[in-house]
Amino acid sequence: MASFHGNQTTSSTTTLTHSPIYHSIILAGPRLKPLQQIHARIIITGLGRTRSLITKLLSFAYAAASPISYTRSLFFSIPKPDTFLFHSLITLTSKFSFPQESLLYYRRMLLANISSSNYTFSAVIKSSADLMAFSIGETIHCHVYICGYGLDAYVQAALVSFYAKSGRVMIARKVFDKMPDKTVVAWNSMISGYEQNGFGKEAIELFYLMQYLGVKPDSSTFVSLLSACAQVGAIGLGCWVHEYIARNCFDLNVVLGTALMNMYSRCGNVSKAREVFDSVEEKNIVAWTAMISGYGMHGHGSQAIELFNEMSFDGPRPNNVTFVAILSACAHAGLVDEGRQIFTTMKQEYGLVPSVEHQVCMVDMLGRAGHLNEAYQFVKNISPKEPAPAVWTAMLGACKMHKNFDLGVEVAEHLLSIEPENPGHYVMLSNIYALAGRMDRVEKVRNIMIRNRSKKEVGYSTIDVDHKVYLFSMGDKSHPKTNQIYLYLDELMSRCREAGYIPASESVMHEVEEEEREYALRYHSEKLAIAFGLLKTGPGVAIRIVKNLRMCEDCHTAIKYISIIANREINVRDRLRFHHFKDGSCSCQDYW
DNA sequence: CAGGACTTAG
Repeated sequence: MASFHGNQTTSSTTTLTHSPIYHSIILAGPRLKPLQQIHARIIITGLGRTRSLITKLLSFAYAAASPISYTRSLFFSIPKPDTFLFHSLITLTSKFSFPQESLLYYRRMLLANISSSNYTFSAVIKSSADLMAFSIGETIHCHVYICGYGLDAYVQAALVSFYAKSGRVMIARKVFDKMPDKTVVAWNSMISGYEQNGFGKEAIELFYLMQYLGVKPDSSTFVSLLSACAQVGAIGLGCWVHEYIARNCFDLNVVLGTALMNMYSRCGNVSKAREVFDSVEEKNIVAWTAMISGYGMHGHGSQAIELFNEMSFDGPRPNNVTFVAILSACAHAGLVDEGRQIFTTMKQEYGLVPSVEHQVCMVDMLGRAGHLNEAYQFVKNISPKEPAPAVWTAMLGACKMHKNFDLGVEVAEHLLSIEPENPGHYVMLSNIYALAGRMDRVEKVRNIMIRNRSKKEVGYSTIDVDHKVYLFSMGDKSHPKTNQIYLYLDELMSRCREAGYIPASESVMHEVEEEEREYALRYHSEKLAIAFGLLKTGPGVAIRIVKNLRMCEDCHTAIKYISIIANREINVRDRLRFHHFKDGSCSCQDYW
């Protein structure tokens, strides 16, 4: 056997690649059943331990997404796995998303004293990223150095993407900067790395750098770039991308099309999103879901339902994400009966098990519409597991909205007992106490928060003016025109007050920190961005703002007044949906 | 013997 090892691959392929059995494997392709039948034949004919045949069989088995138990047994039936086998298994498993298998083979390969190549390294780095096995990835990064592949373009691009996926964008950028030859893929990895970590602005800036250096973008670049545009509301650049891909005859495939649709919906133009949707040839479930969610975001519940029905009729099968989208569309449009119906359909006709997200949608939908008892009943009926904190949070939101303080306090206290480390719950509890007039308790909760140094997520708003994105956070003074902006905002707000706007009282503010309270009222990031936008654009130009958190009541009211005072259309996208302000009212009809 | 980056919800 030992003498067989080594040269055997070449000698056997010459004979076996022409053998009928090898041919039948090729014919079977990536289909599990036929492959298993051939496997049986191989065993019967006594070739069951022939490496080349089993290797080919295994590669198709992975492409066919076969059960791990089967592929493992195939692997273990091979007496002396060689370099070729390991390399193909590692690249295949990583490509077909069996990351744990990929790492397992890597380990066995190391144990067998077989060295890695740039092919295997880039594959196992991707697998570590997919598995979120961050320390393993770092270890492999060390192996890469030791084995001298530190400058391989494929390996480096994989590392960029690995560090980005593990949330360490700075390190990703460091690896990227060190690359001597930056391939398009490397640029794409870095751009998408920024985008996926919420750094849309940086993603866009990197794209501009890429343009400046004359690197030709491809369809992947645009997919990530469009996501970044969607994130920060950069409609100017988004439209430019659309024109660019049309002018350069890019194939509008589903992925690019969906990214484009998503950009348009999230930048405020649903009808344009629909145009793109209609022009995409092979729509998959992701494209349909994106369109449904686009309608939902804009409060167009009935259009969302219409599209959903159309899809059930002759479209792909809806998945969990689709149901989150459609249920949340119902919630934001107040379509309670339809939502209940769809929830039932989801379980009965599609056999899907509602997840936490769906439960949140239902509680939110019932709660918003004022069916507090039904919502509470729904929460209590959740079994077999205890309802998730997110579900209770939705319930709490409903209590607050409909001013049911007794239930609200009960829910908030329960929430704190199951998730004491979440600062958001303290803020909610403190707000509920404040609304109920229990100022003694408000102070108590705030003190706990200050003691714990709890900080909630920092809010910011972005605005796109002349193809450039500006970012504002609360009380922000980093902008060169700061004084002018603040002065203008103050003037604007006093004119709003003259027109009847009453600022929310301090006790209902979401902020807890002392220094934040001072700025809280007037200088929420969306107000700053709007003031900036009004200053920078001419009359009649609509203002588009994107906010990372949900809008507060006070801003919502204030912006309605601003739309009258400044005589402008103002569109604000908050974390969940759009608000189109015009002539003193909002498209959400105060239902959000 | 062979490869990567990318779209939907909250």
